Amino acid sequence: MNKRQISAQNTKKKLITTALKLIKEKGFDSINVEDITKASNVAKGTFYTYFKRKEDIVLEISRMPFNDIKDEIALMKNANLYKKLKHYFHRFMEQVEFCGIQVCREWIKNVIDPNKVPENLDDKKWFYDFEMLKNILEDAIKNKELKKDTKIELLAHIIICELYGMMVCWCMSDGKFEPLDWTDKFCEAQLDKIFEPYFNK
Amino acid sequence: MNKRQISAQNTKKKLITTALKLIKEKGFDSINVEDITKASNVAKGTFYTYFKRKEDIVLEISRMPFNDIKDEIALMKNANLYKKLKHYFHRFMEQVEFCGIQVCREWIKNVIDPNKVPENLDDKKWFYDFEMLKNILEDAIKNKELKKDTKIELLAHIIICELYGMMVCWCMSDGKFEPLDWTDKFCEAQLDKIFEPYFNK
DNA sequence: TTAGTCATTGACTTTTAGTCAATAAAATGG
DNA sequence: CCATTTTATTGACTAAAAGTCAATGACTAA
Repeated sequence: MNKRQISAQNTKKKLITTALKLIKEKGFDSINVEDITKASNVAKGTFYTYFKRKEDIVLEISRMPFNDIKDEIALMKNANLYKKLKHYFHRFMEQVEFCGIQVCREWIKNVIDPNKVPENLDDKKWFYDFEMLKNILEDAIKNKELKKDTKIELLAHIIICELYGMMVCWCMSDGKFEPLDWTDKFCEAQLDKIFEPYFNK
Repeated sequence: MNKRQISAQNTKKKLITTALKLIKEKGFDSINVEDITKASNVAKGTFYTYFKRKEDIVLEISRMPFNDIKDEIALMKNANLYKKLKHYFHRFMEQVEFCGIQVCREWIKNVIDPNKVPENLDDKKWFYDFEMLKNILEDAIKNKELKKDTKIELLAHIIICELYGMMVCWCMSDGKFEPLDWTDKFCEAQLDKIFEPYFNK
């Protein structure tokens, strides 16, 4: 990377971290693009070099902390399905907490409409990673934890559905419960029931 | 009701039905307030006699078809929990279909933020009716279908959570599956598992 | 050295949500 | 039946901010 590319990368990073801070403080609707650019010491136009719409920056924020989960799950190769999923859920909710309720709200508002997801971000690497979830389930079939004929796609969708439901409820409650407690208590209990018909024995 | 009140009620109704039609056709963001008022043969200002914000009309649309469910469930007094809930779920999804994906999207965008729900609409009578759901569960305890110590509030929340998850997934998929099929197949299967620990025997 | 690239700028355009003083029609009360 | 008040309606107007774009100049590459 040359000077220019590094500087451009830094500008984008600055915009993203500044936006996260401001949105957490005041909410997405209460700040405008100039608030973000001024606080980042760049001009308004610069914002639109990196993001097509004001909302697009939220989608990038939600991807920020996603780097390490894949490696973590890979390291758990010998753990059983339950432990892997627990980890996956836990990390999902950690990211939800990291982003905060205001970012989560704006994120939901955008992902419920496929037209509002820019193509370069359409790899399903959000709070969750759909492919990774399917890999976890495939491993469980290989290890004979789950029956051979388990429909992975369906099961993965059910889980994602649960996670979204939780997120929406969390936003509606205005953050009245702790996301991490919620996963550990409520969602773990649900997991048993969801998987029960698919377990071997 | 006098002449004036009747005329006012008609104006409001006209705005709501016109908005539903236009939003279904073009999406909420693609129409402006004047599109709605022109198609309703009233002036722009009239809109704001009935709705504080452009978005508020969506919240009222989502309440339109809600009249009869309470009566229907009351008539099912002798049916078991399962049948009542099935009916409740089915009606939920009927309303989702009636409103269409564009209205649902805009509805989600608003209810995830309590500050955006006008006080006069804050009685939880949306697609679902939280109090009605709790009543169904209470009846099941009285009939000894569910254990005495069942935590109704928690169970009701779990169910609402499922319904929201489904709605969000439906919006994300851009309507690729039929909501009614979805409830009947997927959600019914889930019900068993959710309730399993609470059933007597 | 120089031609070309591209990140950056900020004034400008455009769009539209929401306001409000004026109007007219209906209700109220004597 | 008339005078007064109330309120639904109007549409021109304001305010706010999202998004555009031609100009700039620092950096790259040959």
